[in-house]
This record gives sequence, structure tokens and C-alpha cells, in this order.
Amino acid sequence: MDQSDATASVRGERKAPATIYDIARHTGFSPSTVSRALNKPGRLNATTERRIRDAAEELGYRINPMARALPTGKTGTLGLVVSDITNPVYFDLVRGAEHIASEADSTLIFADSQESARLERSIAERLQTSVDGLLLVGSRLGDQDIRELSSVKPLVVVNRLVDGVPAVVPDVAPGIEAALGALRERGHRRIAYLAGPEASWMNTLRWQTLFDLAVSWGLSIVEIKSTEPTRAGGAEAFQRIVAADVTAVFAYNDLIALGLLRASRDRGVAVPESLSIVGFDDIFGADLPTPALSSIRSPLGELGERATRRLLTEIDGAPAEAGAALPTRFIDRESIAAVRS
Amino acid sequence: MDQSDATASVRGERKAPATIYDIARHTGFSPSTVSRALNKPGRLNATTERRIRDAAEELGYRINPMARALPTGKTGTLGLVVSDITNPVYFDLVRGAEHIASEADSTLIFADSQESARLERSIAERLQTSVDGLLLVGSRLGDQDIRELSSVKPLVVVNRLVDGVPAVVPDVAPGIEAALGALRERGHRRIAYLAGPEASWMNTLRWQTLFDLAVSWGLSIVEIKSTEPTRAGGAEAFQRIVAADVTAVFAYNDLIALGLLRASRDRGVAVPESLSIVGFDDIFGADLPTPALSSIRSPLGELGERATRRLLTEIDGAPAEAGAALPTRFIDRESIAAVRS
DNA sequence: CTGAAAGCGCTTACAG
DNA sequence: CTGAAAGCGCTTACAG
Repeated sequence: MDQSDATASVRGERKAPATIYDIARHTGFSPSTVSRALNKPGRLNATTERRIRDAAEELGYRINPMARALPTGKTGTLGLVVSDITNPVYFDLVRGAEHIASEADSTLIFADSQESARLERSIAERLQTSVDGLLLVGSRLGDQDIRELSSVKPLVVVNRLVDGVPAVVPDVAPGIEAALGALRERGHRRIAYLAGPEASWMNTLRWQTLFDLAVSWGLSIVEIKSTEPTRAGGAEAFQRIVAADVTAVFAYNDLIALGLLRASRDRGVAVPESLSIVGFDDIFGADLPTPALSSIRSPLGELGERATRRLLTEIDGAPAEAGAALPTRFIDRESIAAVRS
Repeated sequence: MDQSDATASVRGERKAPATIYDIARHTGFSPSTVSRALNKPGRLNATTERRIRDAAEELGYRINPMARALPTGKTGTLGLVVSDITNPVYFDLVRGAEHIASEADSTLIFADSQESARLERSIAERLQTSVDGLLLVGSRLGDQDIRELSSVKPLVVVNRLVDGVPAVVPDVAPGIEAALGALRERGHRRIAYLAGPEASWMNTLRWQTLFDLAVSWGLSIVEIKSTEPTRAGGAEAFQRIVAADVTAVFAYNDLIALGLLRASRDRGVAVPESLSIVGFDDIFGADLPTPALSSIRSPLGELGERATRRLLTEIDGAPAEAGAALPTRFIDRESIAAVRS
């Protein structure tokens, strides 16, 4: 229900917020002095600073960030645009970014491109004029678009590499190697990769890394398309997985893996006895089903921290420091087992 | 790894973005005319409008929303602050809000208060000067704080009622009644409510509604505290649930319910045979465990739409239209069963 | 230590 | 239909 009526008491009574001019009038100082008192503590006569601060407090003054941004060019806020704010993958990344942003006294705001490249572009452009820098995670944009955005304001992409733009990505190899190794030890020889969106850079990286390793180990490996990177997409691929006659499958992400897991159970294919499944990302919920999903986890929190730090240095024009690799690791739960002989 | 070097190519080459003055110079018209051409299509000589638009395009002009906001007081953006952006509960709500915002050509930005009232207040204050209105969902703030925020700019609270401020909340009764009814039919007489945060208005509403109904039906009902509204909090409460000697428990939310479910299984208490569990919110993942969680679902998407529409009318100063009730409903999956005789 | 002035990028009465 | 001017709220050289 709406609580429509209670509203009347507030409506229309909104008083214009106090400005530095109000404080100036109130204290007899000039607006310049007020501005200094509020922004450069210690640079003024202590008592005038005191009086101005008190007046500000009394009048309920809050700085107008947009008015400040005009002369300074700095908004004090960072933007994080994700391809799908509704995807649990990004939770830790968000936390990491928040952590660093707050250390730097920047406000972090989020925007959601809802998996649409068109929307992503317009949101990023829009946001760009209102923030000091942008974090683009899981971007669906083309390299050229990203480069153009990057040329107008500091920007760092996460989980993707684009020539000429700062990026931070995890090292997927360790996790994949551990998972594939665990499978090989358990006798698996025929493996499938259930792919993600073709436009996803990360999808290509995962597939390529897995492919190279499997080949070098003499395992057979096939890529199987999925319709969408969701549980529905995973379920939909079930028949094609079965038809491919593999004993184990890597899924592009946990959503797909979860969908496949469920479909397998529903259609009577036992996981992990008849089919081993490993996902990517270790999202919220991966440990919920029976069997719990084994998954390759990115150090998302650190990715978020690193990316934000990178963005901050980019904004300051400071040189970027090289960072250590951010290795993925394999979280082995219950969805893989020895192949039946 | 960081891709530090590739960056050099971009660094420092950022050209100042084009302004309407650049366009003016470029076309020979005045800035006022440029402004009009860009904002009031049709009000100008068609060919001058054409030429100005072409020049804008050519120069890669993008309006500076903050500069525009100063004289107009309108930013064209709406803010949504959630108590925990990492909680799957809000997914549908976000989608609903996005839907309405985009229909109104407003940009929706998000901010996360990380379950901290202090942070929530400062973020809300900060954001308020940069948006046309604010949506506060699952606020941890006191009524008075919310009222103060509401007095400076349009604001609507979601999932909570505060005297004097526009709000939209679901009707929890139908879902609770259906769930409790299902339990009663199956012979349950002793019920527990595993509570959420005391500061949560929604927690109080759920408990109160459940309590009143149980009492009126002659069922016994107890409230059991939890340490936090998470899976860990649910697991931690397991022993107290067992000690309370109830046959069914309602959990404040699905996170708690999921934690309890898992703890029960781990400690050898069969769900639903020995203990029936029902959660709230039907979040992502509720259907994943075995048994799948039965849960009371809010029409979150509609809540988000409704709240955003309400905010928009508040911004326009239009009168609010009363809305129909937004009933919850019971999604009965596998976590409840008849009490063993 | 403090103030007057110019400027950030835009909009909008007010004239013409 | 178009332009000159004032103003939105702030900051920051430049003087004093």
C-alpha cells in the first residue's frame, strides 16, 4: 500500500538549503573566507574558523558537490558500472571497491547496464561527467568504445584487457589447472566447456586457457554453446552436454553450472557419479545445492581493491605500480568425482 | 595482474570536453542559442538548429549535468540507497526501479550503506545534493533522521513506514496467513519466529503480524533472537531453535532460513520431517538446497516500480495516487511437512 | 588573515 | 528567431 496522506505534512515545506552566502551573511565574513574555513582547516584565524563552522552547523549547511565540481573539476565520487547489478558475482568486488574508495574519502556510486551494450555506453557517458573516474566491470562494450571513454576521463576496466586502457584481471590459470588436475587424477579424459557470451572477454580467456591446458595434457576437450549465462541457459544445454558424451564439464560461470546441475538431477543423471561439474566464480549460493558446486574462485575482493586503487592513481596522474598476480583457486566441493569404470 | 604499461598511450592526452561555448564559436551563434538548440528542439530556426546539432556531434559534445543542475536545480538522476547492495533481496526491486526511472528518462544510481546507519546518513546527505530524489530501502535510520532527509528533498522509503514521509510497503499478511495456514493444516501447533535486526521495521512488522495471527488461531508462538540476518546468524540459532521444542520456524529472511536449514542437516535434524522452515523474500538461491526453501515472497518488482513512480510524482509536486495493496504470497517448496505423530 | 573578483558550464527571463 | 546579461554555489589566484 502507499502511504499517501501522511505525506502532506512534508510537501512543499522544503526550505532552500543553506549556501556559503547564508553563512557569510550570518557571520559577517566574506564567502571566500567561509569557503576557506570549511575546506582548509588551520589556514585561518582559529576563532573565525570556529565561528564559521558553528554557523554552518547551525544553519545545517551541506556543501553542494556539483557547485564545487564546476570550478575544481573534482566531484569526489567514483562510478562503478556493472553489466548486471543483479548478478551475485560482483558482491565481493563491490565490497573491495567500497573499501578503497572510503579510505580515499570518495563516494562510490553504482550504475547498472542491464547486460545492454547500448545502455552501458550511454550510462557511462552520462556518469563520466559527474565522477572523477569510472570502473567498468564485465563490460559488454567494444574495445574502441572503451578506449573512447577512457580518453575523456580516468577509467579502469575489470575482468578484461583492452589495449591502451588500464585494466585489472585475475590470473585464471592456477584455478583452472587445479580443477583440471583434480579431474584428470580422477580418470576424466573427455571434458566439455559450456561457454558464456561470445562478447565476453572473460569467456574467451577461460576457454582458451582451459583448451590449451587440456590439449597439452592430452585430454580431449570440446566447447559447447549456451544460450545465456544464467541458470536457464545451463539447464537448456543439458541435452547437448549429454550428447557430447563427456564425463566432466566446466561451465563459464556458476549460474550456468547451477542450471546444469539441477537439470541433470531432474533428468536422472547423477552428479557427480555420472557427470562432474565445475563452475566459475564461486558465487553466493554455490554451496547450497546437493551436491555443492565445485567452483573456480577469483580473488574478487582484491580485484575490486586493486582496480579502485589503480583508478585513484590514474586520477592523480601518478604512475601505476605493477601489482602481483591475482590468482584464481579451485574450491573443490562435491560436484566432481572419479569417473565410473 | 595489472596492465600498467599499456596505459601510457592514454595518460595525459585527455582533451578538455567540448562546451556550448566551443559550439558557439564553431557555428557563430551565441551560447544561449546553442543551449536552446540542444534542449528545446523545434523552438528555433530549423536550419540553425541543424547546424548547431551537427557541430555538437562533430565536437563530441556532451552536456555537463552538474553545470546544468546549478541553474535548474534538476539533475535528471534518482538515487537508490540500499542497506546492503550485496543482499540478493533487492534484485527485483532494483529492476523495477530501473524500469520506471528509464521510462522517465532519469538515470538511476545506487549507493550502499553497508548496514551502517552512520554511513547511510552521510551517503544519503551527500547524494541528496546530486539527485532529484532519493529512494531509501530497508533503511537502518531512525524515524527522525529520515524525516529530516525528507525535508530537504523528495524521498520515499521502501519496506518501512515513517510518519510524514511517503512510503511504499508490501502487505505481509496474505503470505504469512497462507504459510501459517499450511503449517496448521499439517498439524503444527508450536511455532517459532527467528527474528531479524531489532532496528528493522520490517522485522517488527513480520513478527507482529505472525504473532497476532498465531494467537488468534490458538497456536503457540515464540520469538527467538538471532545474532545477525545472515546464513551464519541462522546457523548460530540452531541450538536455541531445538531447545525451544517447536515443530516449525519462520525466519526473518531467507538468509537466516538457509543457515538454519544447513545447520539442521549438518546436526542430523531432518528438514522438513523433524522441523519445518519457512523464510521470507524468496531470494536468489532459495530453491537451490535440498529441501528447497519454502518462502514468503514480496512483490519486490512492483514495490520498486511503485516507489519510483511515487518519487517522481513527489518531485513534480503532483498529488500522490493511492495504490492498490501489494500482497505477499507463500511459495511452498519442500521445507515444510506434516508434523510427525 | 581576509576580501573582491573572475570563472567553472549551463539556463532563462528580458530585449530586440 | 536570436543575443546580452545575470545568476546557480562554489573556489582560487590576486591584492591588501
